[in-house]
Amino acid sequence: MEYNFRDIEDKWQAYWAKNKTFAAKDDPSLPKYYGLTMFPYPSGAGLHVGHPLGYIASCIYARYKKLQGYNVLHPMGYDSFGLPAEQYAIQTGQHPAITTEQNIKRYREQLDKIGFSFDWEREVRTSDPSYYKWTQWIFKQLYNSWYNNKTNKAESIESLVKIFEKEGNATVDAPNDQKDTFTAAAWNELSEKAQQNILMKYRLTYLADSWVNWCPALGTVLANDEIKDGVSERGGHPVEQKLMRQWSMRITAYAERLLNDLETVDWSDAIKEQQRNWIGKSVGAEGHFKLVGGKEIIEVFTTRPDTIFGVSFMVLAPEHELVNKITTAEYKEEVDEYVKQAGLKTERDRQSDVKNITGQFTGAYAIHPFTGEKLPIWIADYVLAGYGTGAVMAVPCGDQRDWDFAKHFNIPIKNIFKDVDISEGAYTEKDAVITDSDFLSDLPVNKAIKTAIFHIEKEGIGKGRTNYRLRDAVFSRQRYWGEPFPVYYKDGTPYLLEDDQLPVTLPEVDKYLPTEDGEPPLARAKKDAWDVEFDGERMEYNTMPGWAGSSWYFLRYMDPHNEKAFVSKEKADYWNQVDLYIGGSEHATGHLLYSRFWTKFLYDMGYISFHEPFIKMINQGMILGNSAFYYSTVKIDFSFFGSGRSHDHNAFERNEFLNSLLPPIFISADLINSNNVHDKILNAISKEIRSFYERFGEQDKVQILDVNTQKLHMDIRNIENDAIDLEKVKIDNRYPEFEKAIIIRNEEGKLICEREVEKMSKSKYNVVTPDTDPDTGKEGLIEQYGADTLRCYEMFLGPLEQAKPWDTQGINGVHNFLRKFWRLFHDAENNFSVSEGEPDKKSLKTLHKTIKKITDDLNRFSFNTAVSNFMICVNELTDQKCNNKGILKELVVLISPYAPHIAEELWSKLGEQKSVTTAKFPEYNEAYLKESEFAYPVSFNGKMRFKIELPTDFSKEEVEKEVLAAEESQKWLEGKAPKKVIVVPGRIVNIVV
RNA sequence: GCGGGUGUGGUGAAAUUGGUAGACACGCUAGACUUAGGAUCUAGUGCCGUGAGGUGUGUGGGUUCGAGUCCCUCCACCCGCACCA
Repeated sequence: MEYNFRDIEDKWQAYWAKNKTFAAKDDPSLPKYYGLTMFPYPSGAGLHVGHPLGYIASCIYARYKKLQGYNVLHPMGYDSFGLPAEQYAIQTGQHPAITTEQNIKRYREQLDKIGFSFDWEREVRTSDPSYYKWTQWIFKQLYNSWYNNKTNKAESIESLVKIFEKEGNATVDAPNDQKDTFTAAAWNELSEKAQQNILMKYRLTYLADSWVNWCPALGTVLANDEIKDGVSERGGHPVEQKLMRQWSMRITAYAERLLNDLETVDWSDAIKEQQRNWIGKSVGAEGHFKLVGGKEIIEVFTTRPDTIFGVSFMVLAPEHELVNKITTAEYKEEVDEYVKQAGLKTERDRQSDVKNITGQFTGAYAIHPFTGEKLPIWIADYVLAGYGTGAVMAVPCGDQRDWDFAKHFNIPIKNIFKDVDISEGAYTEKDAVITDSDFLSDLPVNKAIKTAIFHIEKEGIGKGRTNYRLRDAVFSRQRYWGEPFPVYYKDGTPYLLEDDQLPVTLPEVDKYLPTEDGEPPLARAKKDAWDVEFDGERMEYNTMPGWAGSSWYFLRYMDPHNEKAFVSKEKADYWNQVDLYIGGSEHATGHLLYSRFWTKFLYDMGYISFHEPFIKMINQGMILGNSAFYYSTVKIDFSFFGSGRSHDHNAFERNEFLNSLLPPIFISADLINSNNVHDKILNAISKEIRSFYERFGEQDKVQILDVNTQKLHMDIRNIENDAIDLEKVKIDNRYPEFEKAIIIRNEEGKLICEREVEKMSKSKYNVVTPDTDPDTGKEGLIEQYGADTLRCYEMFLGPLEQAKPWDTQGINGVHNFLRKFWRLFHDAENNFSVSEGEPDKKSLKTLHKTIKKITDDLNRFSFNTAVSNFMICVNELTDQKCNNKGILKELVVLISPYAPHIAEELWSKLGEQKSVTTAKFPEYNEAYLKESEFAYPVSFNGKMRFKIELPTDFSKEEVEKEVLAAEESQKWLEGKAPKKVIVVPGRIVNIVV
């Protein structure tokens, strides 16, 4: 074999490991580059070809930066707490730590085969006690902090206590859940416990009764970002709202900063927009509506205070705390029933039920603060308890939902927009002029909003306010395989463990299931099963959510073995922000928001000196799998007719009987809609039909009316050119039905599958693994083509950010390129052979052109075009029969980030002693790129134009001179003076004649 | 409904500030060699046309000497959010 990638790759991977080639040194004198890819959850399925995509891009860029002289930090680790290992533990009893360890081992083997430049000295695992010690520690810091809106940062809780002691809480401006104000004197008289209860309402992580998303199937609560379309992201189980005592993170305190600082990071618009959406800032006002004949006050939030005179009713969320208090006796029964019904709905029902307008009048009325009008108070589940105040002032003329509601329940609609027709629907544009609205009349909407707020504040009935859709994040999970909280309870009050008691490690339990009383699995651990001493009745039984460990792992890489701190200040200052973060966009509202939040918090507390974790981010597109489906009959509808009988009253029975005789029938996908498929089936089941005749008599003739089929996944490893390999499938024990099945083949005698592009996943049987398949033992791409080919091919597939189906076919082209590259250095007998002397001009031009292109490609993260440009370069050098040592040496360095193994091999053959990673990335020389000067005419739409290739640095005058010279030399131009000459340096010159 | 994105051959895709559209690769066609292989090499390959030529970057329009690229219109697809007041 001329290019023996197997030996080469083994050799150099061993070399890198032995020499710790990619171990980053903390050397502040060097310019740093911190490249990071999102660390994986080590699942049991191992890596498929989609996983390494981002890692390869990250590796290429890290290697490029290293060649440019940067001190590169390119670490890797595992997000190793998580649900699948726990579910596996529940099924098998095997400790999740063992499963996780095994999975990591397999991941590591696979990763190593691809030749990544990861610094494994710095590996972190979120499930490692030496790591989650610091996750627990950060939790403690959050607990011991509050957010001061005046200084706009988090501060220690002691500073809040001091304010309380001196001034009470009236002057404190902080996000909190403390509704009532108190004086300093009142505070000082409170018991320790009462004080703690109040402080809990200010802490950045706090324990509170809150409405949470409860997923009964998973037996745990979930954060909003773990829910998609009203069902759990993992498993797709229904989710309901439940009031539970849970730990939460006060991420809402950071809403404004999380929003504004998006402008300081270089992320894709899509992700930024998703985060903006998620944060969901809306500016408006809150107002208080008094009750008719009651002292209660209904607080509402609106973005349209200008429509205050258009209010014709009020709506409360069914869960609103006032509902019980204000409902009149007359309506009590109906209201209770409505509240009950609303409570029964799952989140999904509620969402899919949007078009159904429901509601219930409470019998109570509110007073309009300006007109004194009586406004009926309704409850309806289109008002959400969790957003704003859980109550709205309904303005049917300006809000479609209010309009629909008013129409449905025959509530009068008042129009306050001048010259606007609202008979068909609400007018939601903000370009109208207000009318019939006292002091707001004749004002345009934007001015009316300001004026309305002014009056609302003046009258003391409310104030301007900003609301966010973002909710505080539930931080506890009723699970085993997660970080234990550093919290214990004494008399039902939570207390924190001391720093020197950390980490609290996960205790052993007999089962990984909840207890009979519905307590989380950790409740199974006896007090002495914990490795900490505590003065209380029990430890916290909840564990932290999956995103706890991943919210700060990028900091730990900087200083992974530090036992004194989560990261030292010096190292955090040096490595600083992640320069390039590569990962999937599915974390847009989860991980990426939480890690920004924690980074800002740690910045506020002075532990790090940057407040955004990731300067630039690229979201690699998903690699999709090409699933295969075969058609299987579910049921065949036969019709029977015999001699002298036109109608058969026993058809149903006969149909059932004949179907019961049939084995599974699989039909080639290309026949499904063909005319003769029924005949083919009849032919194929002649044996069964004979059995049928034995019972019902030969006089019946059988015809097929209809064939009901279903599509089933076929493992793509049993497929060859869209056809199922029947020999293979018969020995595949997952498809036992093929043993006895009737197969309706197409003209070529094949059973063709239908192909469809889907997400690559083990359950869809469409996975392509990069290395040898552990199930079948069949050679993988790396064994067939080598890691370098795989790396180049994954990049060649298309733009990194785009989702693309995997297609193995094209890999040959890339492999050929590497073989051609190899041949540049070797003679026909495969002996290393390069020429010393001066390179010729053409080859120099090819080289420098390529260096320029590749540098540009890398700088704009266009990894796919770079591979193409390598190919062009190697093709050209092959044509030029160039084997000049000087040229090839530069080319080797240039290619090394993409194909590091072959580059190392050639580099050493060229006589270099050290690894190619110590080389300098080549720079191009403009001088070699100078174009020869020539001009030729091109006919074009009746006009003529010159093409003149000129050096790019020519001035306007120089170009004009060249144009004149070219004109001179062109005979065809004789007698025709150019009408107009457009000159662009370095470009084509058009001359219109 | 709101927001974001994408539309270029049979396929993946190039075209960096507007400047010869389809580079590079897959696939396909024909041929060569051959110890018949899913190897290698040569030629061809946007579409229509034997040809000269015409035509062509989702649709329609505009700006320009010149538009895949800039502006407007519409269409299609993908992604995210969604009773958020």
